[in-house]
Amino acid sequence: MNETPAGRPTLETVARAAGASRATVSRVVNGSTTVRADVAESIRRAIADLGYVPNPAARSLVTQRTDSIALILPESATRVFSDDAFFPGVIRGVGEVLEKADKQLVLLLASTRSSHDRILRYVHSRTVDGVVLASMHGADTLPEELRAAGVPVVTSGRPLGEATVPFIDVEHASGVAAAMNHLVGLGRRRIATIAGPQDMVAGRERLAGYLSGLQALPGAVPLVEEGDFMRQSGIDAMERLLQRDPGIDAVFAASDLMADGALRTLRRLGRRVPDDVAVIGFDDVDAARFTDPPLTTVQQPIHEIGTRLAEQILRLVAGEEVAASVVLPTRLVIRESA
Amino acid sequence: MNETPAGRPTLETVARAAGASRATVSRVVNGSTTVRADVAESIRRAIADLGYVPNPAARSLVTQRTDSIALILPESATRVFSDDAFFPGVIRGVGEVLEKADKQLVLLLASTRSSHDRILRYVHSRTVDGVVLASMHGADTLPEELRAAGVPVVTSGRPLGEATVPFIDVEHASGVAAAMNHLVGLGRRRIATIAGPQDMVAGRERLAGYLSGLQALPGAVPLVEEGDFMRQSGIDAMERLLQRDPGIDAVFAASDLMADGALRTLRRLGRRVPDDVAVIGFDDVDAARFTDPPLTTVQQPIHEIGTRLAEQILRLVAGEEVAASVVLPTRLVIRESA
DNA sequence: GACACCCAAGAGAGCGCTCTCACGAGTCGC
DNA sequence: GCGACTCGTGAGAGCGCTCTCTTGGGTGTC
Repeated sequence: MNETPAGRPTLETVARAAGASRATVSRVVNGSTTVRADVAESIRRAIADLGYVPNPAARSLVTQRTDSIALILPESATRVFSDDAFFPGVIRGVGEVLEKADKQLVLLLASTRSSHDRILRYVHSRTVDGVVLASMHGADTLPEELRAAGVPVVTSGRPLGEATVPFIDVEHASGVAAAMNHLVGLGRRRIATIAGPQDMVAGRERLAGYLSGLQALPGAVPLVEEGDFMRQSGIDAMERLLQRDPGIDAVFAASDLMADGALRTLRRLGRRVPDDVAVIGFDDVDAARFTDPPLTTVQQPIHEIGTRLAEQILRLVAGEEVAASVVLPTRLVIRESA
Repeated sequence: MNETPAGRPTLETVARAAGASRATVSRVVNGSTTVRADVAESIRRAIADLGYVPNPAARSLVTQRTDSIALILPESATRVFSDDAFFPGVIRGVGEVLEKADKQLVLLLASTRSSHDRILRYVHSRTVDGVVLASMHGADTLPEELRAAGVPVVTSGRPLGEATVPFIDVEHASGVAAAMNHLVGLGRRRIATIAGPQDMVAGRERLAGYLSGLQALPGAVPLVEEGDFMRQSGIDAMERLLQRDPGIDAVFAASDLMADGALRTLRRLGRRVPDDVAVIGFDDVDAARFTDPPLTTVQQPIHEIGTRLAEQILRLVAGEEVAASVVLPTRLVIRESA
């Protein structure tokens, strides 16, 4: 009914309605204390009456801030995305913290090769104050390029090469060590592993953990098959492992999904878990409680990875210093599969 | 090394370097054809040399466009988020289409009650050109409020009340009908259902589908237990169903996760699937291929829901008309559980 | 009572871009 | 050969905000 004559109200509109100047209204909007109480009150009323909301574009034009943070999920991440609770969990964690800080979350799904340049252009345009880069394959050049562009960056997972930007990671090694100790303590002697992709740090570190855990068993030979962290690859890898050595009595899988796959293959081939073969996974996704039998696994704090990423980037954006790395603990959750 | 004297290059900088006016450079940047070829060329070179990238804030200040679209995931969605492939799938679909259209995806996770106002304020500030609203509970007022704010909106899933904004949904009814027919055709006579939340349209329509499918069985009494679409609720609901009627010979679950839960309960209580009890789910998430036995389920095109949502919102933003609703087909995928 | 001082409030520039309008040079028609 | 047109280009206003600088009206001090 009451059609606004000239679109949305601006600072000017509010100022006129409240009988104040644009500058004073701006002070009230931004919470300055140097405004007399009664003036501030009448301005606030005018704002409410008119339904005034500041125009962020105009604001960032002058402040050079946008109050938004990009979360970049590279192709490898989005592929896993649909079958894994890891990235949804990280997104929730990041989103939660950013919401509290009143920052926006811009999602950049880098689905194709050409996305690289698109992302770089986007970041160069300063539409975001900072970037959270989720788990990349290998020696990705993106973090370094972003850093070079002068934008605050935090990555999830230690990069393969030298780390040039702050990162959040988890203690892969000690988690896997706990898993291996557990298996050895259970009396298992022929322990195989289903490793993750070796162009990802998580894949490599978990394999390294397996190999060093194996040293507790004099004379034990490594038995490794590689998967891609997803379920089907666990199913296949387990088959290959059993072909290579039918006497395997334990398996450490570098992800819960692959562990679940292994469980299926073992069941199909008549092996009892944990009696014949003990199985341990990594991640502790929700589904791990529901495998058959429930999965013993190395838990990593997925949600906390997200919150920490967000906290670090907010700190960087605010110009504060942050630790070059934060490594979160993992712990072995013992259920029934080992 | 070559430190730029005064920050990032602006249109003005480029104009001076190329010996043209700001207006002409703007024409080239925005692909106008009315610029002489050689002039355009030298401007393009200057842009490349200087590494010029337009400032989106300045641009949207005058164009009143932001080239970004918000995807709002209400609390109910984010809760399910970590255990379901639905929202990740939708996000991917939306992201894919938006990326091609060179639009940004802004994720709004409405985790708390107070988010409602925050979202409204955000949308009022016109930081996004349009809004995609994912699956809400009940008679949510948000779509209507957004529409009233004058922002293009598309929702996923038909709202409970009257639909005031365009939506994308799937054929719940015909999918469930196919499932029920299949069960009846298999000779099942005591068919129960694990329904979804009855404050969500998806939950209600699937229950309605079950009830009308039962009519093919004269004298059959409905046997309904409600879950929340997640796995644990399927486990629990199946227990209650068997307590109420140990002679159940088939179950239709309104989600794959709940179907998987039912499978576990059935196995634990010594029922063979599908011999004793046939089970059909709904969704066809990746995990459905890996349940034990592999799940017969009603497939809905998750990814396409995402792409359609994005296409519709782009159309609305461009000022085009769109259908009041798009209802995508579902189909029964027969595996081994029924 | 005059001077210094402080604090609230306003004036005005300017962030980087788009877009309308005006202008000058070239082209065409008769 | 002169008016009417077209077409590429430039000048300049203005989008809505922040922020510095300035101003004016108290208040305190001696």
